[in-house]
Amino acid sequence: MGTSAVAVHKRLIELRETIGQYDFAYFVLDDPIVPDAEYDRLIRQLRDLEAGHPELVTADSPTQRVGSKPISKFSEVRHRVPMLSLDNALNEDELLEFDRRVRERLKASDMDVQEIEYVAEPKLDGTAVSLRYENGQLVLAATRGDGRSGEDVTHNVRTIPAVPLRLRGTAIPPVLEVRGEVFMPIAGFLAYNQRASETGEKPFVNPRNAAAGSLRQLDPTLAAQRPLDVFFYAVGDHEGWEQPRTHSDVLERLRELGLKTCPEWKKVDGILGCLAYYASIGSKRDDLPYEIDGVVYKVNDLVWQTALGFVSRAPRWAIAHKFPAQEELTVVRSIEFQVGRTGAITPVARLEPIFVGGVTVSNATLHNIDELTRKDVRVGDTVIVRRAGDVIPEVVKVVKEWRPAKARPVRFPKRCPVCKSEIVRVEGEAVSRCIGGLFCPAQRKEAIRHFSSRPAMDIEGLGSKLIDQLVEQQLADHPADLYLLTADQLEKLERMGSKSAKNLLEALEKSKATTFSRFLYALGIREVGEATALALANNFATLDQLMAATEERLQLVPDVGPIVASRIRAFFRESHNLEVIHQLLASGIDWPVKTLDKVVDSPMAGKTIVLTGTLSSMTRNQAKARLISLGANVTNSVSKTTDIVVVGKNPGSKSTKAAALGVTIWKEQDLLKAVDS
DNA sequence: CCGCCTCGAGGTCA
DNA sequence: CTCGAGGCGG
Repeated sequence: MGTSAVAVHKRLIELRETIGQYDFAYFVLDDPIVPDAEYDRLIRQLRDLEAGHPELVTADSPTQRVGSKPISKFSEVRHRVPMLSLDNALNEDELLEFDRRVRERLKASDMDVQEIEYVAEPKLDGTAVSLRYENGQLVLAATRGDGRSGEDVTHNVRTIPAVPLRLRGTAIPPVLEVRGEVFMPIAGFLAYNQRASETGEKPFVNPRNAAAGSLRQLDPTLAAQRPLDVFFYAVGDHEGWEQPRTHSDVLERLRELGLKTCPEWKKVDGILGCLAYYASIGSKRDDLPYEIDGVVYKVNDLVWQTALGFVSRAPRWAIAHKFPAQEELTVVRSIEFQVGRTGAITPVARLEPIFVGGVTVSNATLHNIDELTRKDVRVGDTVIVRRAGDVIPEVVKVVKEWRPAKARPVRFPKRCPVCKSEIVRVEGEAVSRCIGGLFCPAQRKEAIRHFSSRPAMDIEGLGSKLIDQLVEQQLADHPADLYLLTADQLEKLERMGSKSAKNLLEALEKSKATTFSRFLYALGIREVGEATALALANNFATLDQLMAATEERLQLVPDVGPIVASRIRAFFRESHNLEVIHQLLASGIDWPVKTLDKVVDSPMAGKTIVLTGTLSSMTRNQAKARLISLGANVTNSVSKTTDIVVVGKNPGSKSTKAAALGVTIWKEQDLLKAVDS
């Protein structure tokens, strides 16, 4: 070997650089600059050279896409910036409503708005990922998960040819997290299935699940054989990234960095522009090389996006406009009645399995009696089925002409199919409920299922079948009993060996460290979902305070009205619930008292504040509750002891008085800044 | 609700 | 090795 190490190193860098250029042209620009044979030749050269100099192999070399060995398990990744979901518009009216809300909100925050510029892009039917680049190197790839944390799938994402292992260009930010959609192009999907059928392997049912499944492989060599592709569409966490002014600029910047974006995205003007785009994408949907299930519109101006903000987990500045769901015909085999956590009785149609919207559907909910009566679904009926709102199968209507002569209307049960308690329907409500409460095993099961579910206490390894056994054998009557289970008890159950039992006990132990809002949600208080639980947790420092709160105090919390407030009071009045809570806390369930810390830390603590005028992002009462929870005193009249006066729109005389007394005056924005920190 | 992946249970066989 | 439960994601 006459070549010096320096020369080899230089050649390696050259090769990687050239291959990088070719990759960029091929994947991102979709405009190859060399024939495949030439590309392969360079890759072979690089491989040979690296083989002779293993010490010069770097992780971002194009030869290093497939890491050496399978990982042993997926680890959890916390998203520094949460991955949001989008609200859906299922028809034109909902879209118009979205546009109207956007414009009104912007006007309310004093923005000069006529017509909104949106960016429209197809909504890919794949699986969302977040990729983290540090100093231009791909260091982490994660699934969306629940939006707050997902799974580390770096080893698989690295194998996707269109994913750059290193960003290109000179202006590379030290930290850049990008969000995108991994999908399997239709051609790749068909080719893969063709080969699978030849080799006797199992074909994929649809491209979306194929893509999602590929990312969940432990062994990256398997993922590498799956024809995956990716489009990027947003930035998450970042350092040293100069945020552009618009979303379209973001997309262009991503592309310059070597991150592939969907070629179909387009700036459009106002709602008419959105609708025109929708129609045009719709007409070429079947010719696109990948599956899409709708169109996404985003307010292009990033300042406006910030002004619009978020509601719960979805941005107010974007919406997904879905294509109408595909529909198919099938036959109703039977109609059953299920009992939910609150005793709600839900009729479910068991169907002759039918392939619709990419999956085989064999069940469809009929929601409640009214729905069942209105649609008049009978056993033996031929029905139109579709998958509504993404996933849930739905009976659209009955084909009455094809009804068998013997078909009779379904009789709604008078007694609970599980515990035989009476079924009652509260005046004015759509649902009928089994009044058995926790006497009803179905409701006990559901309470435990809800308690251990992912967004609640997130107890891994506690599935439905296991909960059924625990309740039926009276090993657990309510959630608190879970923490008393022993390995001996568990191992006697079906499909529970010592390994599973140990895993479950560990998961239970792990779940004890939780958050206030998860715990509240897990309790299963009627009308208290994730969002309300979070709002409550943010507005009460401790569980004791919440349990002692009057309905009036509860209603100061955003999104809590008289009904929710009374449900919460009723829950905490029930002695049985108090016992369960007591037992749960005694078993060691705990959460960080972050609100208390905040009270101490908050710049609001101890300040006397007066609110005047109309606020746009919340009501005055909500602002008041928030401030109180941060330790401030909120009073009604301005005096010289007042620290801050927050002035909304159309303020009263308090504003002038404050100015006269020289009291600090804040606009709504100042308030938001102070309470958000 | 369904498809895909992984893992453990429990059987079979060496 | 096969079966099925459970986790995950849309």
